[in-house]
Amino acid sequence: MLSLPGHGIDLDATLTSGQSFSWKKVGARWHGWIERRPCQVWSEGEILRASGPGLTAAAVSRYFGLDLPLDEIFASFPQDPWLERARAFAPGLRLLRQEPWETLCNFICSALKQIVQIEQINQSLRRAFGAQVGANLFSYPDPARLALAEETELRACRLGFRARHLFVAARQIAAGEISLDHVGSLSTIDARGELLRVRGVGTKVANCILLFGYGRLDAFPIDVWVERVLRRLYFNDRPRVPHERMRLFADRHFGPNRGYAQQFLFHWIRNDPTALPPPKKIRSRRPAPAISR
DNA sequence: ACCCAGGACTGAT
DNA sequence: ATCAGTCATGGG
Repeated sequence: MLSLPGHGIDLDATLTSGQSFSWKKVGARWHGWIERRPCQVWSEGEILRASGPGLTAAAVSRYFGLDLPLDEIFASFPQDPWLERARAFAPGLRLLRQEPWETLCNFICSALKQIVQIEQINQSLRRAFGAQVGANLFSYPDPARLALAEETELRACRLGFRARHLFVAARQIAAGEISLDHVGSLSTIDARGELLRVRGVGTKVANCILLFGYGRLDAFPIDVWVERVLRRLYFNDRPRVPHERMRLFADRHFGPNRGYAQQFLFHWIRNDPTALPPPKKIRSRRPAPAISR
């Protein structure tokens, strides 16, 4: 069993915040995967415990970002009452550094899917194409294995229209057309450009892969939730604010670690029912005043 | 029945 | 370069 300083990490918030899709809570422990090894993690006070065959403290530390200078990162945030409220809602929320390949697949599968469904797809892909390494325990299929899958097999995993995207993407990666290792050596801008060459990867998904897979804290994914909170809180609830406009604002306002700020905002608005104030302009649908005749 | 979900791709302007 | 239409599927 491994023991590490937890630095205030909140596993529940972290592992349910839409970054990872293969962790399950069993009793007080989380069962999942780190560097392709099955493992369990749990908190005991300020200590983070982990156990699993071949698991190293370095791997756990890297996965949960325990080596990051959190004080510096948070100090780089702007004075912003909304962001401070989001951080106060889940102070122990942390960004993960996951394996790029599975992160790539998960977010290709994430298009117009709810988090629970992405988890189901992840599990289906493991069962259908992964290697069984224990009772009800299947590793995530590597690119070579997934590239052998037929599109109909993928559709059986309830991928819907994402089946073709994953089908092509797996072949692109397996063929070496795009190297995920190489992506990691590039600047964030260039890395994003490479990821965008992968089928099924647009701007939002590329930014998720950069943030949750490569630890690029300057990547700022804008999904429907982040769009909603930005528009409501920073754009005066104006309808149809272009994403590019929001991105420019986020770059300037949230600073170099904006991706971390994004995750606090995302988790906050999805889980705190009192997070967003009611719409400014309440479309008054009061019953028309009774007409006395 | 209707609307939404951590969007991307395509073809028409 | 922008922009609507379209793409499956499940949950509320």
